[in-house]
Amino acid sequence: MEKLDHIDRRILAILQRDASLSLEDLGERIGLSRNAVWRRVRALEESGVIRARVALLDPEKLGLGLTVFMMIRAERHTPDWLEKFTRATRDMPEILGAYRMTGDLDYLIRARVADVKAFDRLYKDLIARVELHDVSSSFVMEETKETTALPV
Amino acid sequence: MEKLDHIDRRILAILQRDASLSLEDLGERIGLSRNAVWRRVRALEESGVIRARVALLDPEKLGLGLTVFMMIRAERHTPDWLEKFTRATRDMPEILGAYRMTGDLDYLIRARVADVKAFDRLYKDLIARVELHDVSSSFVMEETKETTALPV
DNA sequence: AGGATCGCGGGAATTGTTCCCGTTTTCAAG
DNA sequence: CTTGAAAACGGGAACAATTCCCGCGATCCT
Repeated sequence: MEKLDHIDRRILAILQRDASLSLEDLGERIGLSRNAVWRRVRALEESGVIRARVALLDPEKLGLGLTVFMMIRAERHTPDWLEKFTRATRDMPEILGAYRMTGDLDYLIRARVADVKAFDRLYKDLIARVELHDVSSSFVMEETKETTALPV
Repeated sequence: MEKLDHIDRRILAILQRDASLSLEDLGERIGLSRNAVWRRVRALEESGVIRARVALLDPEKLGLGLTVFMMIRAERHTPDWLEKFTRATRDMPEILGAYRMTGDLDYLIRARVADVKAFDRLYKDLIARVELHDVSSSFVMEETKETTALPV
C-alpha cells in the first residue's frame, strides 16, 4: 500500500491500458515533462505498484475460443492435497486462474482452451494429477467484460 | 486464427511475460537479429495477435486486497436486461470480468475490491442498477494462480 | 524569514527503434 | 539436380526514446 497522488493515479490509469506510449506523449497527456513522468514511473516500478509490462494476446487468434470455469470440491482437506493442487494448476498452462474460496465450493478454476474437446483433455489431465471429490464445469458463452485494469 | 511458426510462438511466450525487453535482448534469446525479431513483432501487432501492451499493477499495493466472485441468476431473460447488465458491469471499474454461462447459474462476475465493506457497496450498487433474481457471492481466500499468459 | 527538501524542466549521452538495402535461404517447377 | 522467384535475414544508419545530470523554483518546517 503506497502513497500515490492524483498524478500517479492518472499515470497508472493510462499505462494499465496502454504501456506503449512514449514518456513524451504520457507527459503531454498529464501536463508534465517527459522527465518528471519518467521519475514517477520509475518510482512506481521500483515500489512494485507496477508489477510488470506485458503483451496481451488475442485468444481467438490463437485458437483458444473457449473460456471454462470449474467449480471444485476437494477430496481431502490436507496441506499436501493443497500443495498438489497448487502445483498441478501451476503446471497447466491452459489454467489462467485458480482460487481457494469461501462458501460451499472449495476451489474455482478459470481456464482457456480451444474447444469442448480440448476442455475434456484438460479435465482428464487435472483429475489424473489430483483427486477431486466433485467438479462442476461451466462454459462461457459470452464475455461481456474482461480487463486487466484495476480501479485506481 | 493465424499461421504462427515456432519462432513466433517463442516470441509471444516471452512478450506476454515481459514486454519490457529490447529487440536486441529478445533477438539474442531466440537466436535472431534485432531486426528479424522487429519484423515479426510488428506483423504480430498488425495481425492483432498482440492485442495490446499494458502495465500490470499489484492489487495489494493499491489496497485492493479482496477478489470476489458473484454467481448470478437473472431476473428476466430479455435482450434489454442483458444490455443493462452489460452496461452496468462495464461502468463499474471494480468488476474485472463478467461472463454469461451455461449451466444453472446465468452470469459470473469477477471483481477486485478493498475489503468486505467495499464489496458490500459494490453489491448494493450493482443491484441498484440491474434487477437480479439470485446472487451468491464467494470470497477468494487464496489465489494459487493468476496469469495473463495464454498457452502458446 | 531562512534553510533544507522535494519535484520540476532543460540538456545531452546513451540506448533502442525503425527502415533501407544487399545477401542468403527456402521452396517449387522444370 | 538446377534454377528462378519469393520470403526472411543481418548490417548499417537515421531517427526516436530513455536515462541521467544539473540548476532552479516551490513548499514546508521551525
